[in-house]
Amino acid sequence: MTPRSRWISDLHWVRTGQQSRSQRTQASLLEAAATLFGEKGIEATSVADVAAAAGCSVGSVYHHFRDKQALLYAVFERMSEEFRATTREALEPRRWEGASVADVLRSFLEFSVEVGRDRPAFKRAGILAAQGDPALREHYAELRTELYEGMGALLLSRADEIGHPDPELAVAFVLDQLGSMLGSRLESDGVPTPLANRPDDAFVQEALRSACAYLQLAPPDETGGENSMERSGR
Amino acid sequence: MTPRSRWISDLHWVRTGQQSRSQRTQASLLEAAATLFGEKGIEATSVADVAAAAGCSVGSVYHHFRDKQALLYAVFERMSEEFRATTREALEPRRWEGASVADVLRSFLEFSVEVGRDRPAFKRAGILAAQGDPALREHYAELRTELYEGMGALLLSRADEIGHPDPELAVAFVLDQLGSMLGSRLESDGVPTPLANRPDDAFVQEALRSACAYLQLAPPDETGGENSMERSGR
DNA sequence: ATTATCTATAGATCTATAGATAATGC
DNA sequence: ATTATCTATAGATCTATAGATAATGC
Repeated sequence: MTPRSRWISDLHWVRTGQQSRSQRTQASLLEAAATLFGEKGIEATSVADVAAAAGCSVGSVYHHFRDKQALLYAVFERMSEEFRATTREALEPRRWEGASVADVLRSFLEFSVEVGRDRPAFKRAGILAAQGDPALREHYAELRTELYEGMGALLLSRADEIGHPDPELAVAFVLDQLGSMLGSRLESDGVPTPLANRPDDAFVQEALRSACAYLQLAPPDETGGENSMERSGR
Repeated sequence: MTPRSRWISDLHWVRTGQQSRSQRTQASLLEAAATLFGEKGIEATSVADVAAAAGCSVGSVYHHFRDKQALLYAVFERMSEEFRATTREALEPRRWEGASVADVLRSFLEFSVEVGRDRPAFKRAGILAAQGDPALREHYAELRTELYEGMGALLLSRADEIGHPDPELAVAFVLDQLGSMLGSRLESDGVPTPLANRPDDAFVQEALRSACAYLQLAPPDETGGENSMERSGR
């Protein structure tokens, strides 16, 4: 077992049912809560709303979860586990053998765009939970740090491709840049951004072009000695 | 008078007081509401909280504002007016006579970083209001569109400096990029981003370097004919 | 027998109003 | 006389619990 739940393993919010009926109810409660919290916000969602969406009574909610916060924590923990598992799978070193910086960045962009559109309400619920609760915020910070530090290490191990005079700064900048753009692109519901009406592949292409130009990547062919200050971009 | 309030001028939420005492109370209510809404969220802030923070009674709140939503709308409208006034001042054409693309971008970055740190709770209240209310969201979208279209036109009028093969796409991309990074940098409370611990001037410098490299800006000296595919960056 | 579910409701907020009291400015 | 403020409270939610009823699995 990974120690991924140590921060929370002694909190016993969830009464794990012993009947299969119970587990079904619990699963539908989690699903309903995640959806409603993500769509309407946490405070705007009443326990009665969750019960109705899950097709059970208010009393049942409290049979499975100590209180509303416990329900929220359970939603967060599920998002947290999926996030961390995805991060670890993505950062598996063997996956990236032979990949250039540009390869890594392109894969990261394409994967993020694709996976970002999956169950948006569920993810938004996790983010909202982290915003409102200090303990969850800290855990969410750890998740992000693991992703960004792992990506940073992956890219810095290819620093010889990078023409930018300060590769460490440059890698941090590129990750911040791509993360920010992906975040605003995925979270923008109705709020217009200059790129909102461009298709995903145009976005990926330009983001990659930008990152390569900024990092001053050496051309993929001549993998070798001198890191000239000229860069080759496209 | 500008037509800036036409969307809202017939909604008469605010009972404008006729005594100076009344106007003081109203101002402190707006200030308290903006702060609390931005810090704790709108639903988590009760009318009694606002009254207490403003140093008056609940009855007084309802004397000045029809209901809680009216208070929220008033907070939003104030943010909206300041946003629009700032945008129009910033886009004043005479301000940018003789400025290069890099000059415009640098000024935009420096100004945004500086002004973004001013009264964050107040701005966050406006954003939260826009998230929760369709009418306000649409108005907020108009504000952003005016800023981004204005900035886009400003940059595109200098398209001869831009080496990127599709200047229109490139300008939209750069604005999205800088806007996203500024947004995540300013809104990140406790949520770590790779650049969070770097000082503002390093951020501005790298963001500018990135934008210049991506746009393939011609060197500021040789303002002239051929737009070669080579770029000069730094 | 145990576990899960439901119904009904107590208690805590929170919004908004009614009516009384105080301050303002003509 | 008018306007602004306060106190007190009605009515609407919403959270959480108590106690009754139904389903499960040994």
